Amino acid sequence: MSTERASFRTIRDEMSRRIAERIWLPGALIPGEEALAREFGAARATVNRALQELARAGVLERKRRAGTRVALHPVREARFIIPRVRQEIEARGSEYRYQLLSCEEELAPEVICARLSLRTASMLVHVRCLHLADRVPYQFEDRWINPQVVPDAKFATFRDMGPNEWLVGHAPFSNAEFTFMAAAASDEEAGLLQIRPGDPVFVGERITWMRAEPITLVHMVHPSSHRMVTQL
Amino acid sequence: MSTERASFRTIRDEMSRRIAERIWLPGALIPGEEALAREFGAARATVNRALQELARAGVLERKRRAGTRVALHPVREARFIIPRVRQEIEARGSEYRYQLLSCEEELAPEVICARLSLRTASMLVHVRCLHLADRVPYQFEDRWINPQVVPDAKFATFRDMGPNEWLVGHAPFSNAEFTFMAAAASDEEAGLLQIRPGDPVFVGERITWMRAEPITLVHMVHPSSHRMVTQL
DNA sequence: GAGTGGTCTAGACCACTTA
DNA sequence: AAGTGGTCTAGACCACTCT
Repeated sequence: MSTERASFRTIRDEMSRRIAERIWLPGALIPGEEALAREFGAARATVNRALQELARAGVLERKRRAGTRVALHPVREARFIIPRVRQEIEARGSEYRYQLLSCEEELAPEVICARLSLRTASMLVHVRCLHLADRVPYQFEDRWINPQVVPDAKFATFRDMGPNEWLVGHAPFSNAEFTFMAAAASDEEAGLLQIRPGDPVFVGERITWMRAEPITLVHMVHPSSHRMVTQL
Repeated sequence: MSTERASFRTIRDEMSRRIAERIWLPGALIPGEEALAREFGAARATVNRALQELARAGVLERKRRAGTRVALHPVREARFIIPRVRQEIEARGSEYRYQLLSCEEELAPEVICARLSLRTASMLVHVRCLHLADRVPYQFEDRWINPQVVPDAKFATFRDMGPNEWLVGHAPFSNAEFTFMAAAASDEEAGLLQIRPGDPVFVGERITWMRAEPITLVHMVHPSSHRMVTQL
């Protein structure tokens, strides 16, 4: 008889507490849905929702017939918002500025084609640009776009709008791969970001696909003052 | 009359298709749950589940009374596995080695207390250690643990097991904040990682809590060869 | 074969927000 | 005030997997 009304939230939190306080030990089998429903005075569907949330969070492992166990080695995941440079800057309350450096159709270097899993050397649209926050260089973007998948890219000028924003409206993606790393600034990067060559830079790389077709590869370089923060 | 049985999956996918193919345009109001339930020949709860999944994925925005709209600027998220250094190394097929550098109970500097939102200067357990992959330095870890929340930490030696692995079994967390950045290696970091001072390093920082209680702050430094990769 | 979780239904009430 | 989504219930059947 609890004072709180039975809801999937209170049930979820109570079960979470039992796991945290080791009332339910790692690896242990916990009661079935029906038993829990009786205990909490709720419908099985409500308990099920609570259990599914905890399973999605990685703290429970559920198998039909075998029951539900407290995860032994919880594989915990965290999420981050896929960065959209303009929004990132405006969310800080800074003024966003964009500057196109170059935009050409080129035969892409082998390294680039390989990263995009293009078998043959291909003509790709190569865009280089700079994003500024309050007139201070924030990110240098070096991007290759596959016109096989995004034919419009050949005709876009990218003078007033960054390729990131442009692509959002012209080529949704179904898959993406992200890489983050630290590197030393090249001479060109240093000049553009107003730092010294060899200074550490934070680099993000993103490849996106629609189904199996590679859309774009982008290399994003930030000065070392940059922080990528995420929760939970 | 569809050949497929109505399930939240098929309903979700069909709605997803309508959004991708711009049958439902960005910003547009889509039919209410009841109308959709009639259309798909399903119960409202089933349609609700499909809609909630799409809302969680960021492609729909739902408001009571106002209805459900296709997101204008979908906030897309990606996930990454919360790194566990031993598993990271072993997953590459490398031999994991661990080396304790120091482990003391200390009055923590103000900066550290502030990051952990501890009002008063506190005695914390300070652990410094090195993780190696195939005998090559992989990560330097500098960690502060709050013994108020994890009393056992005072008695752990961390000689044979890294604090990361130890904490997994002794202090689960409910919340975490991650920060990633690039920095220049300090003299100490350079010595430990066998690189030169000033070389770029990839730094991850993680703070974890149980409820509102801060558990630990860890600073993880990798040589610039490190890559953090994630999908979708 | 049997037991567990996965999902669906039909109906109900509630909470929030906007008109 | 009213309409929309949010959640809960009770019951049912199904799918998977272990024995």
